[in-house]
Amino acid sequence: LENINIRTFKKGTTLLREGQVSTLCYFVLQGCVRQYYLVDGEEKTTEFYTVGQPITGYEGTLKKVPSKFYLSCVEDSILTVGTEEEEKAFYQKFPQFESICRVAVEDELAKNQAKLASYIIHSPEERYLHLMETRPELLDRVPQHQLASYLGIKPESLSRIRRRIMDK
Amino acid sequence: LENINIRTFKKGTTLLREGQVSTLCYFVLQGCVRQYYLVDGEEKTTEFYTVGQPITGYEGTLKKVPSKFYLSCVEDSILTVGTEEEEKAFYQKFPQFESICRVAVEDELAKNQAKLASYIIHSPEERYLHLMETRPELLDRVPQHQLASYLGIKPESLSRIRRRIMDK
DNA sequence: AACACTTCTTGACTATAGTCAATGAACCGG
DNA sequence: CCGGTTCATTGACTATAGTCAAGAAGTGTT
Repeated sequence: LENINIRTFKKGTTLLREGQVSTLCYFVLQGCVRQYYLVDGEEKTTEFYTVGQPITGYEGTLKKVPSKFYLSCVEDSILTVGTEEEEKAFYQKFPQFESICRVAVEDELAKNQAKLASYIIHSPEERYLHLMETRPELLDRVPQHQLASYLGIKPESLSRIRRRIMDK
Repeated sequence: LENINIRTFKKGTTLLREGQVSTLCYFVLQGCVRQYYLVDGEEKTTEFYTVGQPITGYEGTLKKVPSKFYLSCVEDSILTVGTEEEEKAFYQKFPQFESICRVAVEDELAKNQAKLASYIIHSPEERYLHLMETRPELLDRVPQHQLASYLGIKPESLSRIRRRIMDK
């Protein structure tokens, strides 16, 4: 536990590029990391990782496949950085740790499933209201056009949704 | 491996109700199981599980929390049924199995993340076209209004999307 | 075969999101 | 402090999805 690799990254740092093969995994201690896809030259944000969230479970860590998305720091951020080898070594040293991890990953999966379901069920406006309730800090910390793509809409539409809500 | 519990379920059978606490997990050998939420009296389909897919990783299996969704058989289905106790016993008997499961769950998580991303990125029409490519069987096997809610739209809209595509 | 029931389609209309263009505000970097 | 860039808002217009209502086609049951 003593030799965990903790690093700080400047705002704007790209941790992972499309096409790059990475076996690293991170854990956010401070700051904010954004996951996005580049589609027709447009950035499509699909996740914001903030304090306490693991950045893991994606394809690359398992299959050594080129990444389809980018990871980049929205703010100056402090992250733990783990390699695949460290992980394996750790599992061998402490077998119970793999058990803990399995449960943690199952928990992540459950959250992710619920998130997908919530996305299918709700309208963009409802999604925005939901975000206001569950992650209000994000609204201040993240540029609005990134939030918009995270909600699956264009910046202009988010702007109008905000006005609609204000007017009520 | 010899005492796996395999059961068949009739079309329409409800495996799990909202509010019910379940620690069971399933694996689809044949047929199709649908996951859906009941929102304002309306069924919102969020997943179709078909052959080879595990029905697991949801909140209930971990935390013994009442389920927020339903699981029901779209067709006559053959499933393996596992209890939490069996799972634990199995892990103790064969510790490597937990390792295999951890990787499998990570894989499920990666798939689920990609799915959420794909949902955020694409329009309903694109999502329908994508479904035609990746799971064409579903289009025949599942009633259209269930497909519609799975795509996040109303049945009328799906009907119009289909016509738009035909006309081209 | 007749019936009820569900599902799918269509039409007319409304609401919301997308697009394109313009403006003003905020934010660097020199 | 200036000038350029990025970002957010607004307007006008288009495209697509939602809503409500009607009807047609299909399904299953008796």
